[in-house]
Amino acid sequence: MKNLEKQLKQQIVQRIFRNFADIMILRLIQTEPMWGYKIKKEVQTRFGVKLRHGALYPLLNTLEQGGYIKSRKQAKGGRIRKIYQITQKGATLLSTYQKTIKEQFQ
Amino acid sequence: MKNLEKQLKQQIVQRIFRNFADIMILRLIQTEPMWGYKIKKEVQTRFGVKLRHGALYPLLNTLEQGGYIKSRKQAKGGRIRKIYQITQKGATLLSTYQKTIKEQFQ
DNA sequence: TGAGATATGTCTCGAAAGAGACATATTGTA
DNA sequence: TACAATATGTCTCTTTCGAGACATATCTCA
Repeated sequence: MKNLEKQLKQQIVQRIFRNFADIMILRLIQTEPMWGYKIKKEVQTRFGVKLRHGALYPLLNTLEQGGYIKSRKQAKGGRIRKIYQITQKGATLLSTYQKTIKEQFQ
Repeated sequence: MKNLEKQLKQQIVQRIFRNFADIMILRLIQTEPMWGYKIKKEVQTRFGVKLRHGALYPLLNTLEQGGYIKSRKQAKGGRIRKIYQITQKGATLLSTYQKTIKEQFQ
């Protein structure tokens, strides 16, 4: 694959995260429960996209209030992690998004 | 398909158009060259999404300036239509988007 | 002839989003 | 012990985006 195409793909992935961060997070969490900081790091290494934590944490709280994810607190030493996992409602939403987006972009 | 799911799908399509209007327009134009007003009407009937002409025309001009589409003027009576068709550059962009989005949402 | 549809464009105002600082506490490591 | 990393959260300022008005001209049909 050409270098230019790689760059373009990177830009597209970035745009997807900017506009569908909630859905991309649901997708990440579905494969494995995670806490905010881990999500930030994973997205950076896997997708090359930098999520601002100032945007991420409020988004996670919104998703939880909406019932799409739920958290349990895990004390790792003296630090507290809020580990999020996807709910049935979240999984349904994600699946509908995946179906619809594939339909629209085929 | 349940009514609720239909509603949700409609919301998703709306969100796609809000965030990827340029790409959806490229996709429309690729199947058939069109002018702005036709695009607006087609999107309304085919997708149930209302595009504001106050957003659409500037977007079409931006896409043309970027070299993704090109226009020819057609006089229909005394009215002038700017008929847009996709360029090679536009088709390449569209195809990369389709590939990348399918990858990300599978 | 007047109203609604066709056709393209700009402009303004308020809302939402983005960048990045401010804030705090712990843990690991050099 | 000091600095970087881990961990979560809020807040402000700027920029961007969206809704809808303003603007103009033609065409069609009742």
